[in-house]
Amino acid sequence: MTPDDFHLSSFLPYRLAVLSERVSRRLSVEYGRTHGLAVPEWRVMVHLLRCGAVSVRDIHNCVNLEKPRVSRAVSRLEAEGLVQKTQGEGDGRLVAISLTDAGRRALADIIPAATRIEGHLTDAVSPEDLATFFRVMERMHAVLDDDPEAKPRTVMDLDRDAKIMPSPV
Amino acid sequence: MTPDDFHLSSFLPYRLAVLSERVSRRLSVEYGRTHGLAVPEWRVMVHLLRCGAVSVRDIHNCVNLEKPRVSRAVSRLEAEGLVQKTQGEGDGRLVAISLTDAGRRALADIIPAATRIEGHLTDAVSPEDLATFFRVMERMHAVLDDDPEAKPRTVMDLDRDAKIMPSPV
DNA sequence: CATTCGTCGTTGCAAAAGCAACGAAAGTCA
DNA sequence: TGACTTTCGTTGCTTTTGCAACGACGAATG
Repeated sequence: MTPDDFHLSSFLPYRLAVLSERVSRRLSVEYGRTHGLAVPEWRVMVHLLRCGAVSVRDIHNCVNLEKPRVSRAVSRLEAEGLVQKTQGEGDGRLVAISLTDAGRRALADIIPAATRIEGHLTDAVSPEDLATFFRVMERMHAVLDDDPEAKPRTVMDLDRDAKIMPSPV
Repeated sequence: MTPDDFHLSSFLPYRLAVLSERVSRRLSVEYGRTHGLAVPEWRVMVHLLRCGAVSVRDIHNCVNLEKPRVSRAVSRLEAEGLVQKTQGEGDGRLVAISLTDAGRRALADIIPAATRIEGHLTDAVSPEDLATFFRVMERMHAVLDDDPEAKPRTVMDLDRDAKIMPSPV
């Protein structure tokens, strides 16, 4: 391999990063402008919608956010009244985090917009191509799963329909 | 659309972000451990290898890094002797940034490793599927190109073989 | 020429990321 | 029960981002 004809713009990791960042940014324009959310908050809220009252650790295990990031995102969301924290019943360490009604209303507003943006992207390709696209992504994940140097995947990303480990909160 | 069955792990922007971050991280383990580089430094160096002596603005226009980020990355690289800054001849504002021999040696070391990692990922799928994969990415970019709310693409990403505007340095 | 405007690279600063470490609360095992 | 280990959530702290503004230089205009 001649290093001289190495093109950054043909390099898979770079291309993934560029597209991903562009998409994420476009999306956060949406929920940032309307509700002042950033990516971590968005992920937390969406996860809560699906999973009800869960702990920080659950969120961390599911949505690819470091624990401190979850903790701080929850604090911000709590300050804005979109989320509430309750002391867990059984285990005194656990915290039960759940959406407030305001949080649910915000999501009811954001999710359709997010879905619409996603739709713009996916509608531009045929269903077969899109299926191939996701299959390729999955294959790449599988390669990384076998690579000891790569960070492991979260449970949620591994098994898309994984029921949340009901951390007995 | 019922917001209740909105799955984060099936949401395209999320999936892109997760895969991209995982790949990037795996890669930066490589050049981080061996040469103490981070993503911005890596992008700058690779670009220099291709384009010789260029300005900060050129790099910024090509490799998807904000101008201040390029500036600081160059400073770090200069401090480590991998890159050198020369005052531009004609225009007193421009700075000519180019690789040093040490920089070239470092790249000669890193690029094969990077290519190998990329190979692990791409070898896991058939050439046809990979072609489809990239075609889909390109289609999504095209959608964003038509979206006034999305950030425009860099010249380099638009035209993969664009000659660098020879900012007369 | 003088003035205005646009561009280049850098810097400042507020916010966020990443990582380690902490106190508190369970769990474990003698 | 008491000492030890593990887990939970949070906090501190350093580095990095992101955005706006700045000074320096050139180009355009009168």
